[in-house]
Amino acid sequence: MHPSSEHTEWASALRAHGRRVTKQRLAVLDAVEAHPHSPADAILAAARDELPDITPQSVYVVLGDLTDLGMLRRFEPPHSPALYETRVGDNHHHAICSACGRVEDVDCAVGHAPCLTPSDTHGMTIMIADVTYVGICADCAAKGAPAPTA
Amino acid sequence: MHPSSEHTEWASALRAHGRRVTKQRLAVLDAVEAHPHSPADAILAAARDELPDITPQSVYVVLGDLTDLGMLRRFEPPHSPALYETRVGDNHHHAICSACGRVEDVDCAVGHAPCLTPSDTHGMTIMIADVTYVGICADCAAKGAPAPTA
DNA sequence: GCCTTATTGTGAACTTGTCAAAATAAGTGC
DNA sequence: GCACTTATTTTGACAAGTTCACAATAAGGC
Repeated sequence: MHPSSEHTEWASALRAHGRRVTKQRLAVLDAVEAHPHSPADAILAAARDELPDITPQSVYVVLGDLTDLGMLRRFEPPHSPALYETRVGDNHHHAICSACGRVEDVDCAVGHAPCLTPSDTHGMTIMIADVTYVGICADCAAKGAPAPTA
Repeated sequence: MHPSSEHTEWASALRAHGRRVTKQRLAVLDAVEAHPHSPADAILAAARDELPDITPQSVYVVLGDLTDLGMLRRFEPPHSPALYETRVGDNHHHAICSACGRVEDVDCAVGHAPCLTPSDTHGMTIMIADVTYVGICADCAAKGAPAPTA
């Protein structure tokens, strides 16, 4: 899974979605892969390691497009800019430390389609269940971090 | 449950939290109560029915403070400003129609503490589970609204 | 009623993200 | 390999939503 083979895989996926394979898209995909749960500005910084001249706007456009395509997943924690990751296709959830902001992936205990059967959806057809856990991570608890204001 | 009795209840709650009882706080609480799942600007408009001179900044300050106090609950759906409601204390979830944006409260099928036991929290102590369902409401489905892009 | 201090109002600024139009480059056919 | 077409990126401005510092006001205690 060295860079070039990842590039090959992503190039195929991009073509499969009818998209051209550009340095910018590959740089963004590499950046998100290397820094999961990162906001757009961190992805910009990471992408610039590979492609120094990429612009913020391109990162926004690429992230938005690839998210619509389903190649990236976006989630928006409270009081935080949107975060992106390459892990798509399962519907895992996220646990966020309210003290330090770290984010961990969480597989749902119920199986692969958690919480998609709430008691009463008022007639809605549910397509996505977005679950965010907020708590205190082990490191912050050890440092005596206070409970969040809620 | 006419306005004056609600005002009395809220006044008590505010005092219990060490807050002064102001027209602005009561107007915001009335507005949120009357318009659940509303963003700050809608709450401003509603609060002005009761207190025409209240300013946007006051609404933001009051909403933020009352949310920290636990008298209001805030949630932030994707691609939407923050929404507020007075229903707190249970951990109900929200279903959002991706076509028209309507929001419904959803009690979790599992009981009163849903999804608080994910499979692996990486050592985090979970305090809140924020669950958002996205789908198509019955009305929009009847009108033939398309499925969302993701 | 007066005083103290929390609260609100004023006005500006900031962050995140979006848009329109010009410049560039990926893919296609020759 | 070269030219062409059109997607993609860049440029630069802009917008929504929210927050901040500080002055003005008013709630609660005496």
